[in-house]
Amino acid sequence: VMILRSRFLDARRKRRNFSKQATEILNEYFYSHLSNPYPSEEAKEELAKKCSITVSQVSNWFGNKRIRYKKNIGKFQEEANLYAAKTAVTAAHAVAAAVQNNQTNSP
Amino acid sequence: EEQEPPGPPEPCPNASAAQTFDWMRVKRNPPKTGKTSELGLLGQPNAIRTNFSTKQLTELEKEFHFNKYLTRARRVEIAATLELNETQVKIWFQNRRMKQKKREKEGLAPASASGAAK
DNA sequence: CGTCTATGATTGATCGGCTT
DNA sequence: CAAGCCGATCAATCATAGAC
Repeated sequence: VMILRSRFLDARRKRRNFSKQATEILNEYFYSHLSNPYPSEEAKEELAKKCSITVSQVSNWFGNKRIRYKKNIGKFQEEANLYAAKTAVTAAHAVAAAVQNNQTNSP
Repeated sequence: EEQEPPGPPEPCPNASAAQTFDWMRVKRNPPKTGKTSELGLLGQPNAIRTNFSTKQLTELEKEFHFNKYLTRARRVEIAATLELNETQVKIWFQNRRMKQKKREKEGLAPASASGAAK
C-alpha cells in the first residue's frame, strides 16, 4: 500500500555516527554504572559536553544501549570486560593518588 | 509462558563480569490501548504498537496547532473522526507537547552558550 | 559494488510521581 | 479517589553508515 509513507519527512534522519572518542566516553560511563546506567540530567549534560553532542543524543544513546544490552548480554560481554578493566585502572590511580595525598597531608 | 530455555550462557559467575541487574529485567506491560481486535478474538487487546496513518497524523497535527491541550469534548470528537481511542488521542497530544518542548530547547542554543556554569 | 550488521533517531505507549 | 499531565523510559521500527 502506501508503504511509501513518510519518505521525505524522515529525510532528516541523515545521522552521522558519533566520534570514536565520544563512544568511548559514553561506554565508559555505561559500564562503570552497569548496575544503574541511568545518568541524571546533570550527568547527561556533562557527557554531552565531553562528547560534543546534545543531551538528547546522550539520552538516545543510553536508551538504545540499555535496550540492546539487555536484549543480548552475551554479545556485549567482551565490551563489558574491556571497559571494566579500563575503569579499574582509573580507579586504582584515583586510590593511589588519594593515598599519596593522605600521607602528605597527615595532621 | 516465561521459560528460560537452556541455562543462561553464563557459567562463569566470578570475576567482574556483568551480573543481571534489575534494570535488565524490566519488562513493560503490552499496550492495552488498541481497540478490541476486529478479528473476532474476544478480550485480546491489540498488544501491538498502533501505526497512525498519514491522514490521522495530519489531522492531529492540525488540531495541535490550534490547541496544545484538548478538552474532553474535542478529544471525543477527534477520536471518533480519526477512528482512534480517546486514550490514543490523549497520549498523542501528550507526546506531541513533549516533542515540541524538546525541539524548542534544542533549537535555542546549539552553539556554545555561556551558561554552563551552574 | 551489493549484502548484512551496528547504530542514531523516531514514536506509540508504559511507569511512577505530582497536581487538579 | 479518579483523571490528566509531565518527564523519563521502553520497545519496536526506520533508514542509513559502516563492515565485509
